Amino acid sequence: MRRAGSGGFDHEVYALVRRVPAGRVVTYGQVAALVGAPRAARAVGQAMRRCAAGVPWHRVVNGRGGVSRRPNESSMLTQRLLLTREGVRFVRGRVDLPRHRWITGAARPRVNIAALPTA
DNA sequence: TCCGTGACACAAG
DNA sequence: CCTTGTGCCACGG
Repeated sequence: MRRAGSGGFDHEVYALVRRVPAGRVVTYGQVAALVGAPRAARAVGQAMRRCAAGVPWHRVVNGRGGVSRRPNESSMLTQRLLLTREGVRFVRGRVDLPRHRWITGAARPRVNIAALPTA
């Protein structure tokens, strides 16, 4: 037991993801960087796979704003649904990251909607 | 303790 | 734009 903090990493990941508000998303790499391991994006995915209770895993997407492939395709659709339900806008099957990406401590970096093109 | 796993990211074709 | 290959890391058995 007690390997370098047995699950310490995962725990930090869960704590962080729990802080992501509805309507916002973060990327695996972003989470990894925030917990102090910019190269451990994959480990973050592993932690999400464990799907700890109380963790809004659906707010974590890949660097392209897309829902990563996983064992259960159903869950993939669920993530899509949950996000849409929270008001997350999808563009061509991908989350509009510039618009929904959550920035730690940032008030709201969202762009000016009125300036966006009609379609 | 060592090895395989995997819900990623990035570079190159 | 898309697809394929390589690198990286922490966890579980």
